[in-house]
Amino acid sequence: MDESARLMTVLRPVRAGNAFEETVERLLQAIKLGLVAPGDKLPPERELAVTLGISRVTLREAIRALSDAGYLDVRRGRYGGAFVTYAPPEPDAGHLREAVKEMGMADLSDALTFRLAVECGAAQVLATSRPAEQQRVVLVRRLADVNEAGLDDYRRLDTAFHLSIAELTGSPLLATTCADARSRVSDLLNAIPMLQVNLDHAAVQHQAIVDAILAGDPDAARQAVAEHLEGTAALLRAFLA
Amino acid sequence: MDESARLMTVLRPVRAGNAFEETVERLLQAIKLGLVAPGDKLPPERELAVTLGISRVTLREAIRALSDAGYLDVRRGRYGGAFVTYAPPEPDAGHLREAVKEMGMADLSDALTFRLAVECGAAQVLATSRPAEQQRVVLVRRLADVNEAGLDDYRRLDTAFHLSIAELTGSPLLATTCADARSRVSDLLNAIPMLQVNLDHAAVQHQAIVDAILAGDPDAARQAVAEHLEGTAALLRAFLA
DNA sequence: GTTGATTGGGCTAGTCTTAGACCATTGATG
DNA sequence: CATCAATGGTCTAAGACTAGCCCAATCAAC
Repeated sequence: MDESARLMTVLRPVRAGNAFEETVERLLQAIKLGLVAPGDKLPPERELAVTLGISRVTLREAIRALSDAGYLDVRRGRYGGAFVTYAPPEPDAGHLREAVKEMGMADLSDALTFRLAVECGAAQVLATSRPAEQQRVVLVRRLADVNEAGLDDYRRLDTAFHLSIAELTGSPLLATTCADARSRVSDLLNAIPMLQVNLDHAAVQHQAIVDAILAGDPDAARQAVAEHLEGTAALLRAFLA
Repeated sequence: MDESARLMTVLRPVRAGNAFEETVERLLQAIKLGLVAPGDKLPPERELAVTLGISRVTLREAIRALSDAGYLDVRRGRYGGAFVTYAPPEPDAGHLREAVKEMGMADLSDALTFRLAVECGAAQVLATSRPAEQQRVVLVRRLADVNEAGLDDYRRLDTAFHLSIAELTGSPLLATTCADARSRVSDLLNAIPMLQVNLDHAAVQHQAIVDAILAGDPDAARQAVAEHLEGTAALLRAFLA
């Protein structure tokens, strides 16, 4: 933790890869987080290229790669587009160990710590801010969505619920950061089997989070989120052992 | 908060600017956060270019721009290098209003919320992790550094103290994020006059943060950080009014 | 002094990326 | 069945960026 180590915090690579690679990563994030639901399509190329601040050529290369990898189905002509075909793989311990091995234990620990910090921070902020009625309705709606979800939609709606908390703070930076944190562990979470016991447990914890936020109790919100995420992390570890 | 709004969380520009602009921004961050202290020099160009993952040509353009802007003094030959000459401007309400006007009230609010969330999250995580003796020593050392600092070094050592909390969690992602959050408000904080009353108040709050972390009390840590940052934000608002 | 290691300064050829124009396909609509 | 708007597919010229090389300056050590 000397001075030179601290420097590395800021003097890291300016770019995570070339434009093509970064674009693939970003689209994959939107797909895997379920922000574009299976069957839906991405915005038109011309529009998306502007949104992402890249050229159409580069965007098309990225879409082509994702299409080849089976994440997208691209169709020409009016009413065509790049349709999401991705469905998370079936939960499986083999996938999980593979994914963990690929990212490394250090990065896994980093990602879990990061997610814990930013999601707790978001919940705390939202609880402190005493959200308006409209925001409360959204939060309750997202919770109900998860509880009513079938197994096919559960992960996607769970993600939506978690991200809603950060979005409702009104801070785009915080929302973006929470989305980033979640996407770093999403493949791992997908590898955990969805047992009814665990879903029930999660539902109770989700409820506690919402209750604390609606009650304007930042400490209770922090604790509820921490407990929920620690629980998920424990499941991960157990499934890894 | 409909689906398309949520998409914007992820489908934002892939790159914040060209390589030159992003490099300037990154170096400016290291300088303004005091990670390279005034009088110290940046790593040699060849080394730094590799660290930042860019070509030496681009790095040199960035260094040239910062040199022209008065942040760096570049000297050739052995024992030469790019020496930091930056000193934060004198606190001044005019500077502050200018800076706020430049970034916009929405972005300011975003940045303050973001910082509150991630720094509280980091403190909570560190308190939960029951840091080892070595880490405790570092934390206490940083706190002492701030308390012993003269007015010239205060801001730099205050920054170092705050960032140490995130660094000590052992999560590079979290450390990077806290550094980013701090740098988004550093110009504004620099515009606040350093009155003894405020420094004394900050010292008490810093002590409370360290005590809570060393006691392994995440709720107390969260509260102490929240109180400290809210206090700073209040000073900002008061100085703006 | 002379030397040599270290550092910034500068050039070139090649690759990545972009902007913009134009072509090809699709399918709802009249 | 002809039309046409929306969308993906393709090409080109210009600019951004890189890797690698060599030059110039500085100064501690001998």
